[in-house]
Amino acid sequence: MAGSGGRSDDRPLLPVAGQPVVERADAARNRVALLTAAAAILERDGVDALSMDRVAAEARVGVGTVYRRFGDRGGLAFALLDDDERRFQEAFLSGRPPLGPGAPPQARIRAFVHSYIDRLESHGELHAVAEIRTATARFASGAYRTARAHIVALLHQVDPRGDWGDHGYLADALLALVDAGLFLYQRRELGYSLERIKAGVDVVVDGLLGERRR
Amino acid sequence: MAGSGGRSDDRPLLPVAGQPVVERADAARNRVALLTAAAAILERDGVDALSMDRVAAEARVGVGTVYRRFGDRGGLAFALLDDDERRFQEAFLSGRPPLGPGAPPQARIRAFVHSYIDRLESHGELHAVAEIRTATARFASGAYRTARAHIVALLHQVDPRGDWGDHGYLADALLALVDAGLFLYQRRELGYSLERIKAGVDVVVDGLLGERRR
DNA sequence: AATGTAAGCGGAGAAAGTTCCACTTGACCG
DNA sequence: CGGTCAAGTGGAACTTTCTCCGCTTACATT
Repeated sequence: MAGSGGRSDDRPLLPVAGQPVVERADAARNRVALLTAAAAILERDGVDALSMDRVAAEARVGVGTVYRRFGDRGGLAFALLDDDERRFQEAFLSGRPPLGPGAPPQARIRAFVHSYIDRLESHGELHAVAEIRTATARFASGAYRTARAHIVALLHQVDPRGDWGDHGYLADALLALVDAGLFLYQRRELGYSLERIKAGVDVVVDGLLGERRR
Repeated sequence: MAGSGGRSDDRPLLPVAGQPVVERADAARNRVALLTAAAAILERDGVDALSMDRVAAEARVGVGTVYRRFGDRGGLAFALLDDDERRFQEAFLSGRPPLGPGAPPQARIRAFVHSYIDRLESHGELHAVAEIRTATARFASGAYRTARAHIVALLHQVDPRGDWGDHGYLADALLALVDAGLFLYQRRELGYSLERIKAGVDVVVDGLLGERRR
C-alpha cells in the first residue's frame, strides 16, 4: 500500500493568491443560482423554510450540488452572510475609526462589539443557523478566528505585557457577548433594547480593560 | 360551542406540592427503562450514538413514548444531567461555603463558575447536546433561569444600588463564559487546560465585580 | 367485579440533513 | 480538434428527528 494513496498532482492544497483555482462555468452558474434561490426563500418564507432540499429545488439543481458547495446547512447560512461579513472585516481591519485603525484600542474594541450587535440585529436568525450546527461550529469558522485575532491584537496594543490577563481568553469572553443565541434571547425573551445590550457590553468591556469604575 | 371545550375536572394545571400528580405504573417503568437505556448507550457508544430511535429500541418502547417523556433530544440529554444538576443547585443554594451561603458574594460567584466548569469537564458533550437544539434552548431552560437568578441575587448583595451595571446583563455575561460549546472549543481546539480556563474566568469575574487589578 | 376515561403507548410516516456514487461536462493540452 | 480526466452534477437512499392518531391500559369510582 505504501505511497499508493498519496496526492501526486501539482495543484496546491489551498488556493494561492494571484493564481486562483479557476471555477468551472457550470459551477459558477450554479453558485449564483443557489445563492439567489436561497436569498429568495429566506425573504419569502423566513429562515425556517431555508432547507437544503428547497434551495436545491428552487435552483433547479440536485441536493448533492448544494452540499458540495456549502458543506451543510450552516455553511449555506454562512455563505448568505458572506457579503456582510466581508464588509465588516474590511471596516474593522482597514476602515475609518473608531472601528478601523487610528482610534485607541479600547475605543476600537467597543466599536467592534457595537457593530457586531448591529449585525445581529439585522441578521441574528441567520447567524444562529450558521452557528448552531454543532456545539463548536461558531468557533471553528474563519470569521470567528479573524475576529478573535483582531481582538487579541488590540488587547496586545493596550497591554503588551499581558498584565490584564490571558488575551486569548479575554477575546473569547468578549466574543461570547455577541453569541447569536444569547442576543436573540436577550432581545426576544427578555425584551432588552439594543441600547440596553450595548450599555451592558460597555460595562463589561470597561471592566475587562482595566478602566476605573465611574 | 360556548363552554363545550373547557376543562371541568378539579385537577390543577400544574403539579402541586404535597399532592403530586400520580405517575402511572407503566409510565414509571418506562421512565426507568428509558433512562437506563440512554445511559447505557451513552457509556457504550458515546453521545453521537444517543439517538431517540436507538434509545426507544434499547428500552423496548415506541419512539412516541420517548418523545412524550422528553420532548426532544435536548430534553433527553437534559434528563440525563438531571441528577448532576440537582446536586449542583442544592450545593449553591444551600450547601457549604464558598459555593453555598456564608461566604462573601464575590467568592460565591467565583466558586459557582469554577464548579460549573468542573461539571463541563465531566459532562461537556452532554451539555452541548442539551443546549444545541435551537439557538435559545440553553437560555429557555429552567437550569439557566435558576443559575441566572442566583447570580443576580449575589450581585444584588454586593451592589444593591446597581452601580456596577445591569445585573441581569452581567449575569448573562458571566454565564456566557460557561457555554458548553465555548468550553469544548477552548479545551479541545485551543488546548487550554482547566487551570487556564479557571484563571481566565477569575480575571473576568474580578473585572466585572469592580475589584482592583493586581 | 364491572366500567368509564384520560394518560400513556406504539409505530407508521413526513420532513429534513447528509452521504454516496455512477454519470456528465468543462477546461486544458498536445 | 479530439482526447483526457478531475471537477462537478443529480438524485436515490439512508439516517435521524419529530408528529400524529388510533389503540391499550392503569386507576378511580361504584
